[in-house]
Amino acid sequence: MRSYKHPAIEDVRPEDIFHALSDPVRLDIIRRLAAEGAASCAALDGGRPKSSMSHHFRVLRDAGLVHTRPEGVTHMNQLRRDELATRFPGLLDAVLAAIA
Amino acid sequence: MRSYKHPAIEDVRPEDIFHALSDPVRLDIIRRLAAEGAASCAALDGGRPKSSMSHHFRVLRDAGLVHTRPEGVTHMNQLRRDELATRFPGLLDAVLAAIA
DNA sequence: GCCATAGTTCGAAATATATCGTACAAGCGA
DNA sequence: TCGCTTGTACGATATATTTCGAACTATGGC
Repeated sequence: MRSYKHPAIEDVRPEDIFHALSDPVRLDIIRRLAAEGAASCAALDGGRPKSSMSHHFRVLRDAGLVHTRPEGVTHMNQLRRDELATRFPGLLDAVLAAIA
Repeated sequence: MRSYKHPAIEDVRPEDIFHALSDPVRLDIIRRLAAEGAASCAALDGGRPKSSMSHHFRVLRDAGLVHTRPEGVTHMNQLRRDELATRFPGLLDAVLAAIA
């Protein structure tokens, strides 16, 4: 569990981004990451089981939206804002505005 | 077939938009509608069966992305650009730039 | 080393989605 | 009205996705 696979930003495909954004649970995660900057998985479960959250974080990671790094015993997640802004200018900002 | 149900723009939900955008076939439709302004369903099938295309156009309509109106024997589709720009400022432009 | 904590992985069940063939409906022109 | 064209509606199948429990892994503190 040492390291996670994150796609290189240039390999991120728009359809994967949109798929990742098509679930209400994941939109909630995105919203809260945008508001709080960074958060552990456990901090964002809404009483949902760990395995469910793990699944959603993985979808977000694989899509290229979220970066996860181990920090002690927890895993900190944050949006890949700068990279995404370079790859898809304006997209993340418009998404965040849309789901605010 | 006289009239289609299009959601009122204020009822359009971001997650439905993103789901509609999560399929390569539909992204292709969006791309071509953006480039050509308006097009019939048949004009955009890539050799796919009519029933498949009909399904995808329905998803796009239900999501609020596309407006369809009967025009003689064909059905003209176009992006709901202005409405979407009001409801979700910057979103459609960023999406079109991302999938260009 | 042992235990607790934080997440991942696996497996299963329910639901949703994509795809396509066939049948149907609506408009247009002869 | 008949035939042609365009697209929808229905039904079936294959594949994905969501959800969750249970077992497992990694880290930190004692």
